[in-house]
Amino acid sequence: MAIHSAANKRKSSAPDKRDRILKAAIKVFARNGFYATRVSEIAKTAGVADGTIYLYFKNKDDVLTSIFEDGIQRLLAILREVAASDDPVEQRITRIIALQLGLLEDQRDLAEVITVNLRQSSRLLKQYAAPLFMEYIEVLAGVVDEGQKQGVFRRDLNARVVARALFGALDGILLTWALGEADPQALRKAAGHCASLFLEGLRER
Amino acid sequence: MAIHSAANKRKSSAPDKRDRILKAAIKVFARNGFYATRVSEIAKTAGVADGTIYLYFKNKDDVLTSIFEDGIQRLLAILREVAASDDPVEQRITRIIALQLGLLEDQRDLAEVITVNLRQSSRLLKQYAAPLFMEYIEVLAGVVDEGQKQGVFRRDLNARVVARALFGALDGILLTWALGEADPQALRKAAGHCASLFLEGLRER
Amino acid sequence: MAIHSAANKRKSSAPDKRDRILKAAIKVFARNGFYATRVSEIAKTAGVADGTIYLYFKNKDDVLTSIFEDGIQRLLAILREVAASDDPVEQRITRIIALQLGLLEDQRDLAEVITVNLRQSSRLLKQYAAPLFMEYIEVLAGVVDEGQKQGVFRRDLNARVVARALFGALDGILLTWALGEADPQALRKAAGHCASLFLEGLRER
Amino acid sequence: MAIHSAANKRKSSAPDKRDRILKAAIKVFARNGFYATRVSEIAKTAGVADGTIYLYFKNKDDVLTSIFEDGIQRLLAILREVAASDDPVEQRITRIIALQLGLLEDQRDLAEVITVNLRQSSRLLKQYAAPLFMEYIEVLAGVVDEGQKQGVFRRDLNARVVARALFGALDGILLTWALGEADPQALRKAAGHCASLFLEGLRER
DNA sequence: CATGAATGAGTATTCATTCAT
DNA sequence: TATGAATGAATACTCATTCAT
Repeated sequence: MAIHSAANKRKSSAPDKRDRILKAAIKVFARNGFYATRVSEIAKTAGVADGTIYLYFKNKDDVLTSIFEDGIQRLLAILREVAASDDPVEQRITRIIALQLGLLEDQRDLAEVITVNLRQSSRLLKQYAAPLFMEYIEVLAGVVDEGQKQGVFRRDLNARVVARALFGALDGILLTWALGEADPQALRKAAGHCASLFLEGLRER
Repeated sequence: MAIHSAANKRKSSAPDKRDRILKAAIKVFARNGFYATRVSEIAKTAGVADGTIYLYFKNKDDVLTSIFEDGIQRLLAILREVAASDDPVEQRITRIIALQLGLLEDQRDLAEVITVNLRQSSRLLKQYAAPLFMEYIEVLAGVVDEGQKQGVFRRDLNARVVARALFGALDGILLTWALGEADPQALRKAAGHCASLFLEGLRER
Repeated sequence: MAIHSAANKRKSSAPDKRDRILKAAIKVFARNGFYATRVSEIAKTAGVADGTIYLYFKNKDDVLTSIFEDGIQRLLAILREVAASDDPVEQRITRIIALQLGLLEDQRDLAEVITVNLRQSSRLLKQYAAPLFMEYIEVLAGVVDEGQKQGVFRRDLNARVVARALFGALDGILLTWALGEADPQALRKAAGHCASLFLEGLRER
Repeated sequence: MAIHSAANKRKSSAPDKRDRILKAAIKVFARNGFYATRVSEIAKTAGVADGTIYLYFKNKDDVLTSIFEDGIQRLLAILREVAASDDPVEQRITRIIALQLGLLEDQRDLAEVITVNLRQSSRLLKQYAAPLFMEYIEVLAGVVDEGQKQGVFRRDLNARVVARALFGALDGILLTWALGEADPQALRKAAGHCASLFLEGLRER
């Protein structure tokens, strides 16, 4: 009961309103960037009054922060789950690639947030995102490390460097994709090539 | 002598001042981000009056833009040279990687500005950086393509996708480096691992 | 009643505020001219915050423009009515003169803004005032033309030139009045003389 | 000698430079208005450096003031000459009309200044222009008055009101002309009609 | 006298945030 | 809770003016 009512505090009376605001913010942040986004735009997109936002968030920064806290933690959770699965490491890498590229259908928005908004606010980047980013790298490196220990992956490469490179490669592909064509098929194909490239590069022979 | 140095004072103070402004901007942009940086801060750091900045740059955007153009054009020029050399394609890839990471290894602030700040403004990113970025990708893809034609690299990977992945990987490595340790040694070692990873991934068997 | 007046407070305070801003603007524009007037001054005089002005007007130009449109549209409406009346043309001319001078006789500030401030910005003059001015001239010329067709006015004068001259004459009288004495009596007397001067000048003999 | 050298101070070493600046200022003020005109524009038009203007004038206001003092005094002198001539009053009126409309070939710039710039700066208007304007009216009224005394003009009209009306009429015609067609022939024809209108309106019968 | 690079005071406008309803 | 009108702090940029050469 106590737990339930605590959960309720956030979720019951205005649960969708807070969510609606966050969803709206993700959309407009992704489209225009954090600084170019007006609070009134978020409000309009969410279908609430400007002032309402301040009933659920301390200020504009807090909205972005909440996206990271709410969203990326969830993404990280999924990532951790994939990383810890029983699948062969190669398959895990492939699934992580799909995850980050937003190819896991219902996680598209989250993927967009992490790749697009990660670098939007220097202060937030250093304060909130950097640690989460590092954690992301760490999980990824863990998979690589495991592959190395299993003798599936080469041992002469630093797992963390590989993780950073993979993250960057995916980010770069997503960036070009967002700036240009934006054809889902192309992205899916690019994901395949990228996976093959990294897995071949990593393979122990 | 006196005349010469006197003449110089005028003629040379201009580019001098432009450089001072750019250096100051790199420093404060890296510290605070593009949006949180006040023009007056750049001016104060550069030791000039606010208005002086507008004698050398059209506006604040133009200052950020110029940092890229100055820096990336230089990178692009060397890249083109390396790409067009007679070296074996593998060696060219290795040199490009070393180049991109090495050029920035003693300029951490610049690296941060280039990897982080640019993405803070969607407009700048699309207007200025995208074309340069695409050009960079094109040159890189050319080398990959050549390797594929020579039968040295696998033919089942799209050269442009590989180029984007490589660029992104380097960018990602640079980002972590700029945000964290910033030890030149680490960067050089990472360059080696990254080269090996990609070359193995690319190798035709 | 209470509810009604409460409801009113919101609905009516908006135009109320807009009017307060316009009145304040007329006062400070007349005192200092358009360019020398700070937006913050208008705000202070109107008893609103600086930003509030931008809820009712696009920008400073728009404030000046609105003064004209509000004022001149009113003048134009009455002018059209008089011009279309059944009165003898001479009497219509006399009424128009009295009207134009009379409408402003208790609004010296407005007269000064209209006669002086408008010309301070070539752009505004050409963009907003010119069309209204031309329309005014056209209506006036229509009356003159009608008089000429009736054989009451000389046919050797161009009706549009006469209209411009009459408008200018009234403007000139108003300017002197606004800059100097500002005695309503004087204005009324001047109206009579002006009417007589033009009607005699126009009379067919 | 003393007188000569005093005259020299203004006229000898840089006489044309000061004049060139004034001429340039008249041109750009007439085109863009006082406030929209940049000092650097005047300098460029005059073919001198920005700083040079400050060797001849205290500041930007002083340039406008000098135009009034130098130019309008000259115009007033010509006006006084015409007004005091032996010609019949009707002819004097006709010549004055031509003068104000800038139809006396080499006085065109001066005419433009008085009609276009008169209302540009509220402060200058009240400080410098208003008295000169009143003097202008006074001279004009003097001619009318003389005509009344001679029995040529009606005595029932206030000479000053007539003068203001005439000045305004000419100003209005010039304004419409400047805003629209700007065909010299049209202006000349309008001048004729205006003269006829006022002279008939004034004629004693 | 002349130059024009450098200065820095001055201001319109925006937009996150508040609060009376 | 919800609203959205009102607020006013904050800042990029302009341009008249200066002064070292």
